[in-house]
Amino acid sequence: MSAIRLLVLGAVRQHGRAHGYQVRNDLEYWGAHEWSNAKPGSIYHALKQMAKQGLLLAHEVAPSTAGGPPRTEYEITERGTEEFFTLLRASLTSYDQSVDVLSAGIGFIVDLERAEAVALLRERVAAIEGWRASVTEYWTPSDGPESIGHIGEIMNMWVHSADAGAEWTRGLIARIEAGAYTFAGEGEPFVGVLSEGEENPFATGVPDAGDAH
Amino acid sequence: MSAIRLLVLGAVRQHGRAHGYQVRNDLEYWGAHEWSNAKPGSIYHALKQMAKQGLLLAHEVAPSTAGGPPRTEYEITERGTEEFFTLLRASLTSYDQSVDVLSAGIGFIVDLERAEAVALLRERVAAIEGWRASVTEYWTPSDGPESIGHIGEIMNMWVHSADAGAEWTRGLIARIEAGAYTFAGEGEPFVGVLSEGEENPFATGVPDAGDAH
DNA sequence: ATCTCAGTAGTCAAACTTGACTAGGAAGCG
DNA sequence: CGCTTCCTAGTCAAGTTTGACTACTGAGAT
Repeated sequence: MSAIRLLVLGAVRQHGRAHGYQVRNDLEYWGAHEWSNAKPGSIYHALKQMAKQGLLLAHEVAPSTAGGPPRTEYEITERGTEEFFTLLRASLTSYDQSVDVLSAGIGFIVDLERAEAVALLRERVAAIEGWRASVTEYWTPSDGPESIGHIGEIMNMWVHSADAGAEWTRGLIARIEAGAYTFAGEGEPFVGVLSEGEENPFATGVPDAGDAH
Repeated sequence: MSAIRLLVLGAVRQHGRAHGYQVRNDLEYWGAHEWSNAKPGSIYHALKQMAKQGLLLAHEVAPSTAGGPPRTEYEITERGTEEFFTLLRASLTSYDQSVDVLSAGIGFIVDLERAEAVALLRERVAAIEGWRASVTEYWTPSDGPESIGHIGEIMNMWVHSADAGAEWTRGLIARIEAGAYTFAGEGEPFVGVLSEGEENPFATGVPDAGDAH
């Protein structure tokens, strides 16, 4: 699963109604162009594709107020909202070591209720532990660890990062249970998008150390 | 950068001459179908593409000895070998949080000399530390941490996993400096491919916990 | 003798991603 | 006023990835 659909659905959903450039700006505001494949082409492609699949509703709209070509506005449908929550839940529970999907999931976690968020994260911890158990058992060579040589270092790295991921997840669960953040149904939600015309304080990105994912 | 080119180049290189199915089997032997996008289509595509680019030399070959369509054998060229080492060095030094590229790099690390491997890994640690410093400085909001709400958890996760990655890398450096494994120019190299006809002891994969990357 | 099944080797269309490109308006400037 | 430059909004071709599909052989079962 790539993070782009979750990101785009979430952005449109928070706006109620949004055109491509607005989504693009939100994703940049969230820094998503740094840690996911949120390039213009991918965003517009995802919008069109999801409109074709009935997850979004496309409205043809008059030429922009601020120059440039005419723009299309999108609205999320019932089925799109379902898909959003399906993707969101999957992003939080499944352990697939791709940081971008998890990052997107965390970004939208407050769209869930607190109890469910905690439950999903516990499921995540369980998934990591299960994965760890199976991988360490499977990759313990019967004829001694030397037999796989440096290849064992690959498994070692996976296990190391799985452990770190589990530990971080446990910390997050603890913070949420201690009352941090405002979740769905708990009053004024956290505002995570730019309103029309608001300037983006994070316009120039985090400096890259190496190639982006 | 995707891991597929590095994997395919490395596989062909270790065989001297290999056809697509052989490469495919090697990658399965290495478990690469679990942690990278090493699907048949991608492998054959990479072979053709790299042949077109002069990194591999394609030989048309008579029908297979064991059923199936005729097969094409590939040989690595001078330029392909250069590309292999370029990709290998990049995979070990750049911090781009995609596990598949690093995994592939570790798989081929013994194709380098010991001193260079250590130097590259040290560079990796430095890259991680630099990234960490810039990201923590950049994402410390001037108007207090509450202002970014749960979004701060995303950065927290990155930093957490960067730290784990740096720690693991330091451990690997220590093991290599202590004399572990056999590197280039140190005698009998580790055999990491299946010979023709040898059966694959890891034919059925590690059980997945969640969607693969 | 023929039928099925597993293994071999690879192709293909559809979907997705990438990075460069277009084209028009607004804003600054000498 | 004419010129350049930036911002807005999006398109496009080329490349890559995916997952399902084809076609062929040999071994064992009926």
